[in-house]
Amino acid sequence: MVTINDIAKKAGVAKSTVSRYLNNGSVSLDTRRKIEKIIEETGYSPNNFARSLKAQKTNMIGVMIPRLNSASTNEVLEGIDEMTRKLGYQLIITNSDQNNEREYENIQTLAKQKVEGVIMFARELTPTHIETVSKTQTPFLFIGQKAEGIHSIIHQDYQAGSKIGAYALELGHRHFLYVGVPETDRAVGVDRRQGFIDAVRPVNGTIVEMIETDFSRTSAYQKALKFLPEMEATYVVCATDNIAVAVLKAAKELGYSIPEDFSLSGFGGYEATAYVSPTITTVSYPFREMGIEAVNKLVRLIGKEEVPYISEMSNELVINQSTDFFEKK
Amino acid sequence: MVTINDIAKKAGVAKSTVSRYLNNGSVSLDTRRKIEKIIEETGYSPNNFARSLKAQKTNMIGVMIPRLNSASTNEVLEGIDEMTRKLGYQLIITNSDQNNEREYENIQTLAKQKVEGVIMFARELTPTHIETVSKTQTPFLFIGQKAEGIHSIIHQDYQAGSKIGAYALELGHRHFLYVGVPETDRAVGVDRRQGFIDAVRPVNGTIVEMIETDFSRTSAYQKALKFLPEMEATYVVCATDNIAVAVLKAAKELGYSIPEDFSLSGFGGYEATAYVSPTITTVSYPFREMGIEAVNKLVRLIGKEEVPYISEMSNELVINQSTDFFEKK
DNA sequence: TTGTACGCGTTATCAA
DNA sequence: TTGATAACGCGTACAA
Repeated sequence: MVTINDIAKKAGVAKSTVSRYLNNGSVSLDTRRKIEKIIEETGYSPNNFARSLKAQKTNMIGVMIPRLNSASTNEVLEGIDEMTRKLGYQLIITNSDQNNEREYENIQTLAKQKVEGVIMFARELTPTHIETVSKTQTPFLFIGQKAEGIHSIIHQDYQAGSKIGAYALELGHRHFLYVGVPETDRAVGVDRRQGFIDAVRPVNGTIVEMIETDFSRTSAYQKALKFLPEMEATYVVCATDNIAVAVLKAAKELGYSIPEDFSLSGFGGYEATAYVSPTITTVSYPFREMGIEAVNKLVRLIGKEEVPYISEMSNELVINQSTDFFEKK
Repeated sequence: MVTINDIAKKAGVAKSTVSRYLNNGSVSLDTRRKIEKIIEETGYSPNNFARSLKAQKTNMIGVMIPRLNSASTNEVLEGIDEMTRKLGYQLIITNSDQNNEREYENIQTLAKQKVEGVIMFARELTPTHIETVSKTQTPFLFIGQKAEGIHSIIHQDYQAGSKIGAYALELGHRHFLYVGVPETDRAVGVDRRQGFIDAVRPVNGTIVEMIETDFSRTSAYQKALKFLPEMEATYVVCATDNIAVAVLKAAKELGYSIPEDFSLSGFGGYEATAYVSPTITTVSYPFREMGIEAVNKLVRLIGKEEVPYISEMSNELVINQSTDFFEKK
């Protein structure tokens, strides 16, 4: 490997001069030219580890994601990527495969790597998560869930649920099936659902039945094959777009027409909802913007600035073909 | 920050002893206990940069991807992630947004980061790519495209094209529309298509028309809205599953029935093909296995082992609902 | 403007 | 088994 010393010798100057050339720049034109030439010839590039060691700065930001094949995660990642690139940070991405143990590990791994800050896509948050994070000195930012004493950016999940609730009522529906996910994911499993329930409950005679599945399409598909034939609801609220897409597939295979036989909606606003037929009504979340916002917030955290603990991202009802008036039936 | 020196002082030993404790382990039980305790108390963890500096090893592998929201890329990434984790490597992922300039940059950035090796998802390969890679001393592995003098793992794209061709002929189709992507992507834009053409051409009276689009669903959708009404082909071969999904959407909106009005197929085997209706015939690629294989190969490259320059991954025809006999029309 | 000398946190060598 | 010391590549006072 070619080092700053080699350059210095070949150029006939001290290595500190080369260092100055690389950083500040207080170097005479003559030596500057010499150094430039040698560096060009040798293809020298400074060793980042030595730099980091000296500067106590790594210029790296860690990102923890629960899985790689998630549409929403990837959109947020795009925002993060865009922003970190602009600010000159390198990204270290670790995947936990939706496994808590791995998440604990990764928190520590990233801290050891001395990343300057971490953005963590939170799913289920356990006390161990909080504890592990608190032990590190690294600035942490949670995405998707809030936790006492840790900064976070979340979606307005409760409001999203309300929007679907209000919209479904407007269409005249009174009998609902809510296809949810486990409550361990507070934002999606609890808040989103509660927003919906609170929106429809005030109206007399509404019924909300519930079924629980997980975030995978296959599980939702399997369950839907079973519950759809026995269902009496006229509107199926799915906790995510993926679930909605899976239910739609099952419904078609069972011979149902949507929205004629029942209405269907999801949450998220994934591209997939637009490429199935009927297109699926959903609540669109600003994932990319969330990523950008996350980096901004984390950077301010790194800079020891005062930052509000919780930021919320708003969302928007998107009406598509999968929902219709109750009366039409 | 707490360093090895702090530990040594508090434990009343030399830092070299602590270092030995951390690595080899030739330490008496007594001092071992002392050191253990202090480390526990202080929450000390070794500084990786100092380690890397000394060991000239970073334990990092770089991955270059063209975009974040690609189903196939993410599946390969899963395999890479699984394998690197097993082997104890950290992953640095850089995204180029399908931009050549950024790819050149990223190649150098990763080399500067002194990653031990790089896996690059190649799309379009320019002479500058090859040159930039060659200049770095870092072991490189291309995924998806081959290039003179650089190791790579590729799909059997030509064979995949042949399979679709043979299958379509079997169904009795003779008039085809091939919806392709630019030739700058040799594997997908050229080989895959050529495999198809060479398979159907020997039969008398076959016609292959061609249209070009890009990898995004939206472009394909827009184009399909135009070309479908004028089309005379009875079988539409799409260069990727995403394109197929987009064409399907357009077809439905225009009132066509698939496969009654025409047959349709893609390449890749993405989950999406199973969640639209009709489900789409495709060629399934072993993405995850490719990622695993890539890491294995790269690691051997890093270890200066002799490795064949090109590895090929096979694939498999998956017949779904979107294709049917010509006669049925 | 330039060079000397030291320190960042770690590991490896060599004596003791 | 232990400890002193040098070295990894770089940046930076400080002096020249």
